[in-house]
This record gives sequence, structure tokens and C-alpha cells, in this order.
Amino acid sequence: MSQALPPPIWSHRTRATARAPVSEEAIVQAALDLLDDEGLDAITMRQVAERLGVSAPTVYWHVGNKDGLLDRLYDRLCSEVPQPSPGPWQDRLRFLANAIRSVFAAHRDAARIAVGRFPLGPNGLRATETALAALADAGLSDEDAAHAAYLFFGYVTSFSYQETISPAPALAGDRADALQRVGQYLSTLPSGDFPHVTRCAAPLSRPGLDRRFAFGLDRLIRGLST
Amino acid sequence: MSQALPPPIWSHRTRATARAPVSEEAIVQAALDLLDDEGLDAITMRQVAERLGVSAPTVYWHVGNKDGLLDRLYDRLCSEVPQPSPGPWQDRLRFLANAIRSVFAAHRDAARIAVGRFPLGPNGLRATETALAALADAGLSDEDAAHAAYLFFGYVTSFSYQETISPAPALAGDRADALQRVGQYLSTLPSGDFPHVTRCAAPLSRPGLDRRFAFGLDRLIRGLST
DNA sequence: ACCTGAACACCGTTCAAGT
DNA sequence: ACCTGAACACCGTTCAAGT
Repeated sequence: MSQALPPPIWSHRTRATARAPVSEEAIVQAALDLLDDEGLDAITMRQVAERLGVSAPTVYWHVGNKDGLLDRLYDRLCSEVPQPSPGPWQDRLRFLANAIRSVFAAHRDAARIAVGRFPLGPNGLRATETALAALADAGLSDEDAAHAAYLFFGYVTSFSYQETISPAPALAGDRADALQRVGQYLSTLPSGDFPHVTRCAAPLSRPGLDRRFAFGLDRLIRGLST
Repeated sequence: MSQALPPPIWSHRTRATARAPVSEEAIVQAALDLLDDEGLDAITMRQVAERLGVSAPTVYWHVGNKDGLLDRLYDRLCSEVPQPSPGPWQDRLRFLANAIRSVFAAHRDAARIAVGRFPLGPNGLRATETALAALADAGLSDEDAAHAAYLFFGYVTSFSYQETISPAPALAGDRADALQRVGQYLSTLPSGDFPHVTRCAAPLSRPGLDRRFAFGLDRLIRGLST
């Protein structure tokens, strides 16, 4: 069998042959690069196309529409979530939650893609299976395990989303500044009308979110224990 | 004091005097009408302006930008949330959760506005105060109550959001159809790789969400009990 | 103080047409 | 089967200018 020759030097399709052929995989990768470099808002059908040296309608041919692209990108992110090692179901659930949060944190505002989605793609299903297995070991029925899985992913996802955006969108400046101003605002509220808000002003506007994530996760796990 | 006369009949500013003067309140109301009539995607600075018979930059003058408009609209929605009557803290929390979910359900995909926001506006603070008061009565410290409040609002909000959108965006057809296809898909997965997913296929794709909401709420409250 | 016209720099999506 | 040019119908936002 003769070896494939490169296109002849007089080929006029220099640009077309220069780039790798477009594929669904390449498109998802380009979207992921865009996400990492500039954030979710930079993921545009046109920008993705440009990264691949291709026209926008080509992207539509491969992934249908923007939602289809984000579905695939979400599953791609799910592929980065590691599996927990064997152990008590509580530990496996905690590991999974922290792993998912870490993946989101590693990709800017990736969590926004996950909000309203459930991990049902090829890779997402692995995480779903892991969660359901842990919940079954917790003694939950199939029905309760399904409900609990939604509760679990909903918590991790919405928490991750919350921490990627500034706490009060209307306020300018960086996050720490904005948070401090929220705390200041809350503490100066009339304490007659809002006794608890004023007393909780500081903890409500605390910047460190690791403790808060662990708190919610612990209470969730406790609530799921029989 | 003489009574104010209407503009003379020869006034050439017929259109300008015909409409009520624009105000922040009127703008928020127009946005709410748009939300109820056509959904969140219809809330556009231009569309809001058109509803008021005004040009788009006028809206900017009053609310700053679109985020500022949505902040105000969110607080307007919070004003529709009723206060619970006195009773055990669990009941008050449950009442508040159901009330918030009902308000979102009454305004199409309003929950999407709430995702990533925390009720800190004049009206939202009433709900926050109610939640914090209940959580304090549960025996939580100020710090834990603050964390739990985020957990609580995050749950109600993200659940409400989830139920306003179709479960698998890529699938066509109405929700019941799409859900059934998801269930079908999950049940035909290789049961060797996904034993729990296949067994939970039916409950994972069950359409009624009231039971699921109650389940999560119960477990949350249980997890917060000392 | 409040409002407008016109513009800038984009979007998602479709569709006939090419190879 | 895969890709392009050109277009449609929009966006959020700004800014000089008006009253």
C-alpha cells in the first residue's frame, strides 16, 4: 500500500488543509478553552468557530445549537470528576461533592452551565451512579435515592454557582469589597424590624466559603441518614 | 389654590402627555408584565421601554443596567411572599419554602432571576429575617444560622429553577414526553456498569415534583435539627 | 432632571449554495 | 457529508444632544 502523499504544492486549498478537520470533540475542546481563557460569556458560536478557523454554521452542523454545545461541554467537565475510593457512604458522598466543586472552581464560571442540568451524559452518569450507590447504602429506597440525588447535585451545583458570582451584582468593585459593603449595610438596618439579620450581618457576609460548603454538606448528609 | 388644568388642546405633545411619567416602579411593573406574558427571555431593555412608550436609554437612566432591573424585579417578587403564622420553627420554614416556590411558579421562569441572588432587598429581607428567626429557634448559632439560610434559599431557588425548565434541554417535545424518553434511556443502560441508575430510572424521571420538593425540604429540616 | 436618535459591537440561527 | 457567505432579527450599552 502506497503511503499517503501531502497535497501537491500547487494545491490552492492551503488554508483548508492546514487545519485539522473539525469534529464534535474539537468543538467541545475549543469551547472549554474559551471558558478557561475568558469565561462562559465568551463561549459564542462565532467565537468557537473562529478558534477552529471555521465558519459559524459549521458549528451548528456538528452540535445542533448552543444548548447542544453546552450539554456536551457539561459532560466533558463531568469527565474530570474522579471516583471516590470505597468506604462509608458518607465519605463517598463528601468526596464526590468536593470533587465536583473543585472541577467547577478550576473552570471559572463553569458552574453556571450545570445549573438546571442533571449529569446524564456518558461521563455524568458515572457521577450519578456513584451518588445513587452511596444513597442506596445509606438505606434509602430507590425513590428516595432518586430524590436525594437531585438534592445532592442541586446543592453542589447551586453552591458552586453562587461562589463564582459576586454576591450583590449591583455593587461595583471586587468581591471582598462588595461583601464588606453588604455586611455594613445589613448591620445598619433597624434592629427592631430585623433583629436576626442585623445580628447575623457578619456571618452572612463572611468571605470564606469553604466552611459554609462543609456546613451544608454535613447537614445534608445528616438529613439523609436514617 | 387653583386646580391643575389639563394641557391646552393645542398642545403638540399629545403622545408625551398621554402616558404616565416613567418611574422606577413603572419600569419594574413593565418587566413583571413582560415576564408573566412571555417569560424571562422577553425582558429586554428595549421591550421594557416599548411597553412604557419610551426609548431604551430612558430605562438605563432609571435602573442603571439590566442587572439593576432584575435586582429590583427580584425584590418585587419577594414582596409577594407571605409571612408564616407563629408556630414551631419547622412549620415556619416549611411554610416559607412553599410560599416562595409558589410565587416563582406563578411567574413562569421567574426562578431563574433568583438563582445566584440572595434576598437582600427591602422585601427580600423580610423573608431572610423570617428564615433566620426560625433557624435561631432551631438552636443554631448566628454563624450556623447564616450558613443555613444560604442552604435554605439555595434549595428553594434551585429546585424552583429546575422545575421551570425541561429536564433535558436537547430533547424536543413537551416535558412529559421528554421525561419519559429520559427514563427509557436510563433503563436501557448496561446494568452491569450502572446498576443503580437503571434501577432508579423510573423515579429519576417521574414527572410529579411536589413529592420531591417535600422530600428535600424534610431532609433539610431534619439535617438542621439538633 | 429626564428623555431621545443614532450608533457600536455584538448575538443565535437559518438557508441557499458550494464541494 | 461537510462547509461557506450572507442575511435576519435581534441584543446590552453608550453618548452627544435635546428640553
